[in-house]
Amino acid sequence: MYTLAEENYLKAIYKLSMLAENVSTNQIAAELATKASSVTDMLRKLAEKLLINYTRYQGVSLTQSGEKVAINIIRRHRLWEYFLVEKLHFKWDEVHDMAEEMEHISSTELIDRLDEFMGFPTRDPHGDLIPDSNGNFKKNDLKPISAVDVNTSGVISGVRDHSTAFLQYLEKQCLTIGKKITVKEIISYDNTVVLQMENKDLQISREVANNLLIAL
Amino acid sequence: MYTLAEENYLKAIYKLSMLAENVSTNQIAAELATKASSVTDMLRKLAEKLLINYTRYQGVSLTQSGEKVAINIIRRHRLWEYFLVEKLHFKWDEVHDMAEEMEHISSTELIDRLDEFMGFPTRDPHGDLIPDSNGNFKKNDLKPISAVDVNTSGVISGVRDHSTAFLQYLEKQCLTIGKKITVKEIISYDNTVVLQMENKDLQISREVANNLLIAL
DNA sequence: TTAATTTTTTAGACTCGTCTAAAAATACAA
DNA sequence: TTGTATTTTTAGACGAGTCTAAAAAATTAA
Repeated sequence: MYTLAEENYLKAIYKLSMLAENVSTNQIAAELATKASSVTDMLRKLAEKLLINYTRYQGVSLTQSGEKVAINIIRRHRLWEYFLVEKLHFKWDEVHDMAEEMEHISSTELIDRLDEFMGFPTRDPHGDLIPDSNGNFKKNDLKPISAVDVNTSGVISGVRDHSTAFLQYLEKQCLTIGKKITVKEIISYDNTVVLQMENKDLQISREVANNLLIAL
Repeated sequence: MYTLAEENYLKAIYKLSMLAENVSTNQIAAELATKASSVTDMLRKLAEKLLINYTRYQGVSLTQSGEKVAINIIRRHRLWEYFLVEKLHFKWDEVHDMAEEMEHISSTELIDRLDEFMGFPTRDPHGDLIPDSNGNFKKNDLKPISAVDVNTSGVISGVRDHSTAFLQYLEKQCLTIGKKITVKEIISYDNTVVLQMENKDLQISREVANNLLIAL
């Protein structure tokens, strides 16, 4: 249906759309580790196929059909991640690259049966919501730790940075999905956050607090 | 590691090597539904990478490293077919195209874990042997029904034609893997083969007999 | 053994997705 | 508001993989 490159562009645009309505050429180039000129070429093609709204120099947004395709790719990615962790026992920091390949397997029937086989999971191993077969998924109500008040408690439920380095750091600190934490203090000097977890105190940097999401 | 096209060429050459030592440009073109000129171009590239033995106008054979790659692709293909049928409950005539895509997922670790998850199966849903993680697989001792004598009995164990049409025909006739049959007669006029299966007689054409394999 | 046929290779061109370098548009700052 | 910096687009090229048309080699037949 769509080429590998097209799917990757749509996914990138979708992801960047979370942060701002309109996505710029340079943002996409950075996300996909390519050059702005390559992005411009592809945007022209995607616009021609009515997958994005694009006017020169004005940035892009997904059309409804473009969003549908993007959500579908995300569904595939997250279901495969769930499979890799739950059935093949990979660790959560090992599965991203594999799922990145697997998400391009095209059969819808395959994905729906995989979904059923695993019992229709609602979140992937990183806490991200898995869209259902109609592309619906509830709004994610998770907040970065850096955005909650002192003395707030919550359950670690997701990450914003999916890099292996970050995930391995979390693993090492036992900051994994499902753990209950309380924000004890925010040190004003450098915004270090002091957490309480299982009666132990733990300090995390502002950056980590920004990328670690909790459900209240 | 290797491109999609390279992998498909190696797989095709491997398959054709079953029938004759040296594989011709035209045979490969037919197998991959492409043109002889495209094949020549690719053969040059594969030879440069030492994956095939190739001299102009003389046909090709796989080198040891080419064969290793090909067997690996086949291992991946057959394991995914097994997964699709055994875990996701697809029918044996539905899985080929999906597995054709999935076989290009590159992680070796993934395939080995999939293998383990399914309990190290030795044959795929069409009766074909699945190579182990070292690329070893026992010689297939199956014979086409057309090659056995009258009054021979055996168990249907594989096919040479993997097309949906052929598999659906077999399904309809109940000629599926595991069924015990006896060759009762070969009608000399057109080489129609008369089989006995579960006390019923059944006639199959020469062509079907050629493509249906039994273990004696 | 020469001629006809088939197979294979070469030559040149096309699409996809990418790149570099340069030009054009936009945004920002004095 | 005018000039500078940044962002984005254009122009032209390249590699991968494919194609058609034509040439070269190999095979088959007379």
